[in-house]
Amino acid sequence: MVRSDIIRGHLDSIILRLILEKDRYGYEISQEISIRTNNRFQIKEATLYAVFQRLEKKEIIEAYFGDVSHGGKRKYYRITPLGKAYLNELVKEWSEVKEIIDLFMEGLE
Amino acid sequence: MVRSDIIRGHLDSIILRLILEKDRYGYEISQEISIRTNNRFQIKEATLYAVFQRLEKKEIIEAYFGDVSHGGKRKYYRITPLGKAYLNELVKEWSEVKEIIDLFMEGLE
DNA sequence: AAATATTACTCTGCCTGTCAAAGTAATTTT
DNA sequence: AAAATTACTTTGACAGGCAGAGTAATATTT
Repeated sequence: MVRSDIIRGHLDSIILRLILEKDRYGYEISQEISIRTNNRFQIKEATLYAVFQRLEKKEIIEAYFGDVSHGGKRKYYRITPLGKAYLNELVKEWSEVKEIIDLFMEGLE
Repeated sequence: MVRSDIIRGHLDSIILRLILEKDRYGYEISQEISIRTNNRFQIKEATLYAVFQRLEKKEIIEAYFGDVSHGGKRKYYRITPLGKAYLNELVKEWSEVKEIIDLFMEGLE
């Protein structure tokens, strides 16, 4: 299991990528992350909902209520055009970050 | 210039790698990072010295005073055996983090 | 039918890493 | 002598992430 403070700062990317594929609700995203990473990373509930709040305030995502099924009412999120642009920036940034960190990791692996 | 909150959590690795090569003092490390990254990343002074304090307390690095030259007295740091083991862990962790983030970046670049 | 588990979201208060700003001090350059 | 550069330290603040506790509805088990 990867420490979460090392993933810190990349949660926006991960979450945005998932809701870019299709609108999703919180619990679903949390499950999806666990599945895709094979449980190597799990987002904490409190963190996930904090990210939603932050991104919604910045108009990067929008929320709407979906059907109530299998428990509590689901709050779905969709990515806005602004959000798509933002995600694009994050993707570029990630490849630059990889380059930079790799610079210092070279010869150690 | 890469945002520093995206490098966050990797400063230990970067700094340890540099003092693994040879004992270094703070200002030198700061310069070296700028040079190697071609100014794509610069560590802030306050941050650098905070990292030193943290790593020294954990006995990952040790300090000693060197000659006074070109200004203030230099405080050199060396990596301890514990530090080498720690750095090793960080290197492994980095390749796992890359895999995980890349999982979510796939198809977007 | 009652108890338990699962699904699903929210809120509060805390911790940690990073940083701006200001300060100290010695040496080098102008 | 003044200014720039080298070099380190401290303080206080901020933001992201998280543990823990709570609310509420549906599904499953007993």
